[in-house]
Amino acid sequence: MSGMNFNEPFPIPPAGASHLPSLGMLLNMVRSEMVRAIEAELSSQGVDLSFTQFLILKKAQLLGAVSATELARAVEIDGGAMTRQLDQLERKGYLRRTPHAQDRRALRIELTDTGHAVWKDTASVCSQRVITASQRSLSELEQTQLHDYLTRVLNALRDKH
Amino acid sequence: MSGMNFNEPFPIPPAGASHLPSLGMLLNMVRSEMVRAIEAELSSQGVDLSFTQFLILKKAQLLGAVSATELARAVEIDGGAMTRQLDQLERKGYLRRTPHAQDRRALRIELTDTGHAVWKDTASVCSQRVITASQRSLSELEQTQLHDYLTRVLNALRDKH
DNA sequence: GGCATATATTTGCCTTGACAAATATATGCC
DNA sequence: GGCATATATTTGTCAAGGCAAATATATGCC
Repeated sequence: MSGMNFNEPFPIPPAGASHLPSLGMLLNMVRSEMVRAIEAELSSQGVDLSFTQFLILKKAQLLGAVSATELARAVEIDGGAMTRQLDQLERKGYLRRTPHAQDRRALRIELTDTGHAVWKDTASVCSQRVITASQRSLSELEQTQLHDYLTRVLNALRDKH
Repeated sequence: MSGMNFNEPFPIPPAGASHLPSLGMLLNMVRSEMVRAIEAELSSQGVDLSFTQFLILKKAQLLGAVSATELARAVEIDGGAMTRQLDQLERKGYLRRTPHAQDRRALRIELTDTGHAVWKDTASVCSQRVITASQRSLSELEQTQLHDYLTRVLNALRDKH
């Protein structure tokens, strides 16, 4: 039952199998291309930020001053990973850790002026450019639908647990 | 110009900011939920496979006997990563490395009978269940559109290099 | 106040994937 | 044949994220 067919070393794959990537595979591919593209765009503008660091800046800018934990939740990475990313972002001068006034366990994470400027002048523009380019073959309606469908898929995956 | 507003430790985020996740973030989230869900489903069926290993089995089953490099391309991981995943899958008894008859550099990767059985009886069913569940709130048409839109986004990202 | 429990941050350990170097072999050209 | 170049696999190194343990602090209940 196992290995017949020794005459062809690499048999032609089951003809007709149309090889449409599955949804999981497709998400994998689109995500990694988008990450690559955004990092490349940032780097081409002289901004040294990984995709994760880009997200952290984005959320920090959006949420104002927050704790590391809130930021970790917003970016959906682990608390430990956040600590290390904050180390780097602090070293790069994009943000600052301040003790929280009421809770001495917690931090107050804030963008520096440099951080705000990099976000506003470069990072947000880069990501917008990539996202726009990636959707250039979709109509307005289709872009909305894509967003909507992905959100519904996400909800389905999270409910069903 | 930097840090006014010391009275609120965690200022309310810019009200009205609707917080719609960006496409990049959304892809991140959907992908990681789907990976998590498929791994959980596999594990609940007693199958010890990471998502990557699941993809490798899937492609190996689909393509028949292939070289490690072809498999790496199909799954979109690095050749080095593939070597290590093959080590594990071989240890688990799901596949076999055989020397290629015509090319002594290359391998011929083949599923074992166990590998075929696990794929057919369990793994393919698990992933199908998750993918179906994740799309349960989408109509047939919407599922097709989602696939189509993602494919077009992928092409846009890859062309525009 | 004192104590059990919960939370915030940090650190160590582990696995994974990317990238580069090493090795073996193939291929095309002279 | 001999050599330059390309390809397949493996291995080492590195950065990243998940998880668990350690530490400090907060909170609720007695």
